[in-house]
Amino acid sequence: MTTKVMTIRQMCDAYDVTPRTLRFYEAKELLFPIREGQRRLFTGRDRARLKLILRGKRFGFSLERIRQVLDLYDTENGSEKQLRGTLVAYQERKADLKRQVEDLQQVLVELEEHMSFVRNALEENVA
Amino acid sequence: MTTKVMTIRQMCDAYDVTPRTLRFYEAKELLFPIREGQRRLFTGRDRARLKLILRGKRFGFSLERIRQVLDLYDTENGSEKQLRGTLVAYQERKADLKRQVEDLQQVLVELEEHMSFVRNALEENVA
DNA sequence: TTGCTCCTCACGTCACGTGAGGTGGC
DNA sequence: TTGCTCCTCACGTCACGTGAGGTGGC
Repeated sequence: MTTKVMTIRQMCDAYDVTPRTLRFYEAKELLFPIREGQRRLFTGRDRARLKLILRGKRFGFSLERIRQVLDLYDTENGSEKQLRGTLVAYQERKADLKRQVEDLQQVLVELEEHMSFVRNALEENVA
Repeated sequence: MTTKVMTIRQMCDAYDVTPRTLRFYEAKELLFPIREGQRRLFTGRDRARLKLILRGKRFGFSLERIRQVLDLYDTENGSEKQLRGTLVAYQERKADLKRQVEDLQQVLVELEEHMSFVRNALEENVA
């Protein structure tokens, strides 16, 4: 059972984020830590949500978009309509990412060409 | 010959950016349009630089980092020392780009996995 | 005069970073 | 008392977006 709560410091160490980030996510209603006086105590639910937040960010979604998806998870297996909407968003992001990979590989090619050019210039200078 | 200058509107149409963006890049010393009174006139050099800026942005580089690379392109055919410095900078950039490609491909894998998960949830709902 | 494009402030946005100044329990 | 961790403002940063208010030439 991982039902124990965690302090903000434990959360930071476990998920490699700053305290500011966790407080910010709470302010944006992405996380809902228990309050013990002033102190925050993060539950297993907060941990599960944080994982999804961090993954969403890696996918390039805005926090607002992520919040919508989280709310969707909350209403427990959301309606088919909602799930299909999620899939559509993922499809679009996937296309973006693929295009980005292709662009990067193209730049790598150009960079190689440029390096050859500079190397040639160097050899002619030396000659 | 593409030596003709362009107005800010022509630049926006040609490169799909806003006037604000072009003015911002001038303020940050990434572009150097000629001033005709108040008006800006963008040269071929500005166009070449803008293309490089937009490409750099697609790869997630900061404008400051992009400015450094642009300055590097400018001093490109300089002394041997400068050329060797350029090569070193390119090597580093190449390593960065390769790592970025790998990161993106990893994100793509995660995205695929998550999509499968959502698809399964959909099928179970339907069943 | 109207309409169009250009301009300069200057505040707003997003996702936090970064002090300043203060609290609670060992 | 010192040291540690936590806290709440609140301004700063990055890359622009978005009006507000004004200009110049057809």
